[in-house]
Amino acid sequence: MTSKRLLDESAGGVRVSSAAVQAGNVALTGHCIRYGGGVTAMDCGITSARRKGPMTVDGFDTKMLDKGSLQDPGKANPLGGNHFASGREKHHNKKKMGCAGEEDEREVPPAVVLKRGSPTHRQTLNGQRQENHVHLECVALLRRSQEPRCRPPSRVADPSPDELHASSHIPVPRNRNPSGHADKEVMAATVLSTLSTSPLVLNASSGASGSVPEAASRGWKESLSASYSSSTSGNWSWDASDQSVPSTPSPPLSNDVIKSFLLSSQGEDSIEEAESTHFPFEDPIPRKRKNSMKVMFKCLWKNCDKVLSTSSGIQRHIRTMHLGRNGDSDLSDGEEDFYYSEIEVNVDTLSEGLSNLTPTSPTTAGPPPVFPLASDVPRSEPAHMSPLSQSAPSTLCHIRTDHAYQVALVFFALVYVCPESLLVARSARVTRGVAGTRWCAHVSGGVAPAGGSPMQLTSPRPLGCAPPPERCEEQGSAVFQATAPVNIPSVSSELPHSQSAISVSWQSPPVIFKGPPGAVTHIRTVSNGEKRQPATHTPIGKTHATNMSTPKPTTGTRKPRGEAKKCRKVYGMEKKDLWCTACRWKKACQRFTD
DNA sequence: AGTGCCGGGTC
DNA sequence: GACCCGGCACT
Repeated sequence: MTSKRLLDESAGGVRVSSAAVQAGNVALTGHCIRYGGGVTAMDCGITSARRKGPMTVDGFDTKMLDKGSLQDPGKANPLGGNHFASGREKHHNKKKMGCAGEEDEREVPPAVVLKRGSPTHRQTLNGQRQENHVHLECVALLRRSQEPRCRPPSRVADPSPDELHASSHIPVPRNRNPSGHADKEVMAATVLSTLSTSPLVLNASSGASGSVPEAASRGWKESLSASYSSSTSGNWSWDASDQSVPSTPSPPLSNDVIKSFLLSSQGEDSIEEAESTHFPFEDPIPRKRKNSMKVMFKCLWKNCDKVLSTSSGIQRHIRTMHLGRNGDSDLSDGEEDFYYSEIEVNVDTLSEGLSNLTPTSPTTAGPPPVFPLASDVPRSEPAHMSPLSQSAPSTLCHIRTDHAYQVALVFFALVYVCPESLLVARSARVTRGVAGTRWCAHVSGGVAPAGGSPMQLTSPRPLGCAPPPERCEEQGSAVFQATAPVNIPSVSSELPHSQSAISVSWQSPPVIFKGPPGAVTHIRTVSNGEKRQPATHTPIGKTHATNMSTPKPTTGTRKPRGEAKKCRKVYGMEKKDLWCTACRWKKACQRFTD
C-alpha cells in the first residue's frame, strides 16, 4: 500500500521502493487483487527493513477501493486528499509486490481511515457503504515511529483527524501496547479485510464464532465466492474483464453483517459452518465434500510447521513458542493471529499428511488428471518479485482445475506490523478443491526485523508448491488471474523466489488410471477376433502368421487372420449349412475362434 | 486364388 | 438382429 505520499516522503527518510528497502528504509507495499464479478481481493504486505538504525517507518496509508474505482479506473480520485501518483508511477514503485492495481487503489479519505479500536468505522466510507466490487483493502497498521528524524513532522502526531486527513496514515506507536489497542487494531484490520469483500454472500447468521483472522478469511472467501458466482461458465476464474459484470450486484453491506462479524470474533469453529453456508455456487458434490473439510491451523513461523486443529491452540503455540509469552496467559494482543494460517484439509486425505501435498505420484494415483498444464495454458507472467516483494509478498491466486476438479482457491491477506520487531505477519488461507483436489496455499515472506531480530515470517512451503500465481496486469489493473491451471509438478523447482509469493500445491483427485500412459500405447479396441487369439493358441502346421507387435500399417484396425480352421475349411463349401452363422455371413468365425 | 472378415446394406 | 455381400488383407 504505497501511496504517493509515501513515495514523496522518501526524502524524509521513508521511501517506498525496493531500493529504499535495501537501503534500510521502509517499504510499504501492497497488492490489489481484483476479481471478476465485482469482487476484489487484495492483500498487502508491509515490510520494513532496517539496515541501520531503528525503524524509520511511521505508518502507511490505508487504502481501500470502492466501487467507483474499480469500475472506472481512469476516474480521478474523488476522495481527494492524497492521490496516488500516476498509476504507472505507482505501479513501478510497487510492481515488486505482485499485483499493484493501479486503479484499484485509492487512498482513503480521513473520514474512512480506520481508527484504532474502532473497526466498525469501516462500515461506511464517507457515509457510503461499500458495495459491489470490492475491493481491496489493505490494512496496515504501522506503529508510529518514535524517531522523528525518519518521519516527517506531519506524521508525528497522533491519528488526529487532521493528520489522517493529511496522509491517511495511521501513526503507529513505537512501543506497542501488548493489549488494548493491539486487539483493536487486529480487529480493525480484520474488519477492513472483511469489508473489502462483497457482501453479497455475507451471511449475517454466520456470526456465531470465529477468530478474527478466520472471519477475515471468511470474508475473503466469500468475496471469492461472489466472484465465482458471477462466472457464467464452468471454468470460473477471476478475470479483470469481469469486474463490471452487472449481473452480480452486491447489496450494500448491512449492519447485520458487521455485527455478525464482530460477534464472530470469539469462536474458532465457525469456519466450517461458514464455508458450508457460503459458496452457493458450488455444485452439490463440492458441498458434500465440504463436510469432510476440516480447518487446521498451521504455524507460519519459520521452520515451524506445527499444525493444530484449533486456533486457540495455534495461538497458544505461537505465543509460547515463538513470541516467548506466557502460554497460560489469556492475554493476547492478537498478534499471534497472524502468525498462523488456516488450512483446510480434507479429512479423507488428511491421513496422508501434509508431506503428501506433493503433486500426483504416478505410483499412487497415476498421472494427474487431464488438467491442462500450466505450460499448456497461456497465462500471465508469474509475479516477479523483487527482493522487497519477497520480503512481504502476499498474493492471492485462484487456480482452476478442470471441470469437476475445479476448485477454488486460495487466499489470504492480512498484514500486520509488529512494532517491536517490525514483523510482518499475514494470514493465509487455503481452500481445498473439490473432488479430491487438494490445495494448499501459503503466503511466505521474509521480514526484515528491526533490531536484528531473527524473526522472519517465512511460511514453510509445503511440498509440491506451485509457482506464484499468475498475475494479470492487463490494462494496468492489478489482477491476479490465476485462471490457468497450475501445473504443480513443474513448479517447485522453477520457483526462484523461494520465500516469496504464494505457493499452491495440489494433489490430484483420486482418479484411477489403469496404467501409465506409456503402457497403454497398445490399447485399442479389442475386437472379437483378437479375443479369439489367446496366447496359448498353437497354430497347427503353420507359423505364426500374425505378430501383434508388428501390425501392418495398412491393415489398421483389421484384425490379424486367425490361425484356427474355419467353418469353410472344416465343412467345406458343400456343407455350408454347417457353418457357423458368422462364417455364412462372411463374418468372423464364431465357432472356431482363434 | 483361396480364405478370413470388415464394413455396409437390406430386410 | 439376421442376413447378405462387396471388398480388402492375407496366405
